[in-house]
Amino acid sequence: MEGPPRTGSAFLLAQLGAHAARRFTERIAELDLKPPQTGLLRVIARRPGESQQTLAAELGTPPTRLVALVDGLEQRGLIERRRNPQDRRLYAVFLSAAGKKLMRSLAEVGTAHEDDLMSALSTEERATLFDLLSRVAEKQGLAPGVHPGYRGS
Amino acid sequence: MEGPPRTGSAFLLAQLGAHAARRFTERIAELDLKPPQTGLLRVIARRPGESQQTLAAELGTPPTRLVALVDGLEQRGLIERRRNPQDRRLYAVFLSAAGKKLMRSLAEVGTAHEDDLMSALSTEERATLFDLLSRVAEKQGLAPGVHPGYRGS
DNA sequence: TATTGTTATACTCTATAACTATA
DNA sequence: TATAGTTATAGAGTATAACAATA
Repeated sequence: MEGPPRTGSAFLLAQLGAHAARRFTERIAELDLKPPQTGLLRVIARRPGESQQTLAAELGTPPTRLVALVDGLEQRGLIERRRNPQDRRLYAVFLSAAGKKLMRSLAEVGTAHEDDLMSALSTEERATLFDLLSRVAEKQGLAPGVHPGYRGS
Repeated sequence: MEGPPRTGSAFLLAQLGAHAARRFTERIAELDLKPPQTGLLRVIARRPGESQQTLAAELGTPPTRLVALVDGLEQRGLIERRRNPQDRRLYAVFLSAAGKKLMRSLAEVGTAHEDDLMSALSTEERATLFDLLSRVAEKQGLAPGVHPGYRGS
């Protein structure tokens, strides 16, 4: 009785998930991005022209948070705010050309991250792991591509 | 080209890890515990009588953080500080009887948590997943039982 | 002097509430 | 009045630096 093993899959998942998120945070720091910024860029890339309210709902974050987030990315010229002519209260948010270029760098970072993280496994084993994780995620009701917890890494 | 799928295993791991940590946080709230407290209790259970400096190093957290953490658990009667007679600068930290009892409740919570999280998989699939995750964790240099990120859930 | 534990401080991140401008 | 966006404020969590007691 020298302390429980305490390494179920649930614990391993939390441990590996935190590790993966931390490594990814380090990698995107080279692009001068933080996880919430990355998450916002991804949502804008997927649904260009949405209002900030819609983006906030999509990210599961309070609308007030988006203001500073959008401000920062806009000042760096990565995204653009355009007024909606039909309803001038709304902004429509788009990626700029520089933003689209950054998204390509981000995709490369993601690939390198995936390869490094899965380096312990063969191609076949990676497919098995992906299948098992997908089923667990679906059963837990997790929406594909959304990240509750660290919003946006 | 309507947005990348963006669901590699690395992303799934981060997503599921955050989910697992969040669910576990909810469960231990019923025991009036927060993740860092749980992590500290686990370390003390595994290595009773260590100094706060040693516990801090074990958790990978600054020693200053432990003070308030130990204070809170001591005031609830879950752990005990005893001066080390050989070196009166040091405290030796132990679980109280109430603390040991709480650890048993915590073990039950952990089992329920594991069962719920793995409910999508058969017994055999759970073993496969555990094996794959263990190998990924080992290759990534993660110490068994330690939790970088959320320290102590 | 070096080390353990402590206190005080500041910084980051995030959420809540109040304000403006448009509708 | 209702809604989009904004600003201001406050709270939690955490890290850094200075301090007292003991060695």
